[in-house]
Amino acid sequence: MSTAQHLQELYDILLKAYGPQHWWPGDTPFEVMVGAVLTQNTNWTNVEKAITNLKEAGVLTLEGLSSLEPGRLAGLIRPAGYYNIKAGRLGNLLRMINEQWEGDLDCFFSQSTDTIRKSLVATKGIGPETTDSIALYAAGRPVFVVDAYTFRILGRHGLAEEDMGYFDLQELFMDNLPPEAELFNEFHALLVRLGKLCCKKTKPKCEGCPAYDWLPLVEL
DNA sequence: CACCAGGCAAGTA
DNA sequence: TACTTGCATGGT
Repeated sequence: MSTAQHLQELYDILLKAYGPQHWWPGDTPFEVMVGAVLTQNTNWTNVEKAITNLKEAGVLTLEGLSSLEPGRLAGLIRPAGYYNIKAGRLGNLLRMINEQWEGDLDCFFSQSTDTIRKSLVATKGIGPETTDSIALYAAGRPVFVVDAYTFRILGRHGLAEEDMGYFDLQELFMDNLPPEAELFNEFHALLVRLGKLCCKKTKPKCEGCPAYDWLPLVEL
């Protein structure tokens, strides 16, 4: 079986098992973008608390966050962890949009996919995954997002080599799937769902895992 | 108590 | 270039 067939089969199994995930959890593109930074190496439930704080303070807008004192922003996002680091990273991101795109998020997101990704990844604190999460889930571009779950799941099923980097794994998906934002959106969300339920770091398999009988697990 | 979670950058050799 | 470490809260 080809890699393309394997990926399509995995997608079909996960979609059938879990159904559409309706990602990204967030009301606006701006909220999605902020969430992408806050969720770096952090449980989403903690991010939700931080987002709630920002909403209740009435500052979850480009102008609102941009005019906050850095210390106040850090305090509001405290539940998301790494709050000092993330306050700085959000500040860098907002400054990039304000300075390069005149504070017009719609304008920024209407640029070419390449321009969007290059501007994001050039911002200190915005790496490959955060960049692609924003490109896909906030700007709606057909970019496949790779995360820790993606590495773990594909590695354990023998579809990814040990020494593959972020872009190697991203190419594996993008070279073998039709370049559709809706497909990439759903596939990544389903991989995260699978990862949370059945592919934990310390627990490679679990009862009822929909992918367990699909391809053999390697090295456990 | 230990370990983990939808990363990233800076430091070290 | 290739590891290692710091950043931090909240849930299991």
